[in-house]
Amino acid sequence: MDLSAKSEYALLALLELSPHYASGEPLQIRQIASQQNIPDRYLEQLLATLRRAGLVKSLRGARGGYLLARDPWKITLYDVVSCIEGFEAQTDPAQGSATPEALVIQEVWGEVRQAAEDVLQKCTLQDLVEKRNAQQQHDIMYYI
Amino acid sequence: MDLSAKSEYALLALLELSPHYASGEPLQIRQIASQQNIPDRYLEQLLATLRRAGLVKSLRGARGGYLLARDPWKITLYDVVSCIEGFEAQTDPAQGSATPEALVIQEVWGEVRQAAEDVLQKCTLQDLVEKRNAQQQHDIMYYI
DNA sequence: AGTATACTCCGGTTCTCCACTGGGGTTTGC
DNA sequence: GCAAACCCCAGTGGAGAACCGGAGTATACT
Repeated sequence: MDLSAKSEYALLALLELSPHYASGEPLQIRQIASQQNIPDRYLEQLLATLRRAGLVKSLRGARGGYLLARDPWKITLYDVVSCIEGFEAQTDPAQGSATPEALVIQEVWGEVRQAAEDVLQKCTLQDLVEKRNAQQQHDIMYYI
Repeated sequence: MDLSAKSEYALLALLELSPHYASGEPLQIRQIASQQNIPDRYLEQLLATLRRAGLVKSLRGARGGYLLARDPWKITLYDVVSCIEGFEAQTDPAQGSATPEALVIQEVWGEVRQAAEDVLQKCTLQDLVEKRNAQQQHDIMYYI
């Protein structure tokens, strides 16, 4: 019922990378981690997962780092969360021994999951970036 | 992102109690547990929680047991899950040190949570009971 | 009254997973 | 060649889920 810190870290990292997609300049783990207060050795693992999922690319060696594999508006939050959280392949095994009540509950569980996925599916990285910009614009308005 | 076995157990127990609401006859923990393959000592704790939340009533002593506190169509799945899962009072403390990106993500997290709660809110115990009956009816149709 | 049957309360135990850390590597730019 | 980066894999600590046990208490039935 709760999205883990893992997914939040991954999203934060991708949000950091989003503005740099156009320039093609990579960002290093250390920079992202210090910017968003994420333990860097942990973020490293998450970025590795994102790379294997094809969401980011990495450049090795000195002056290396990470960059988005495709446009920020072509990556949905569902893409990120699903590959980090590692769901799908949720074939619950006890299908045979389940009572009819348990089956009905499983259906509702699926509906809940689907509702959550729909929200994530409809939101892209670019949406979040613009939302953040709007927030800050709002703050400035009130600051003046 | 996933509903725990805890919530499923609680729901199963309440589904067992639902048909007996009209008669006012209590069901014992053992009966419910064996019917739904739930460890009985564990179910005991869950029913205690449900009782404190005002969803079930208990009768102590011989011939005692549990019964629903109100009509099955006046209890939503949200009522059950929220009191079992123990959410609400989710005041995340790190509001001050959060980056603007983290704030935007928190908003989306809230939307996801809300979408899930809406599904649970719109579904009552009675809905599930009827859904189960419909399922079995369906099976019989094909059996004949 | 006595006993069996239930719930009630409180504590402990085991197990899994998340978040995080560490120690090696390998690749690349200068 | 050396430092800066990524890469891989193997842990550790704590929290919570799932579960078990025992002593206590209320009630029905005889």
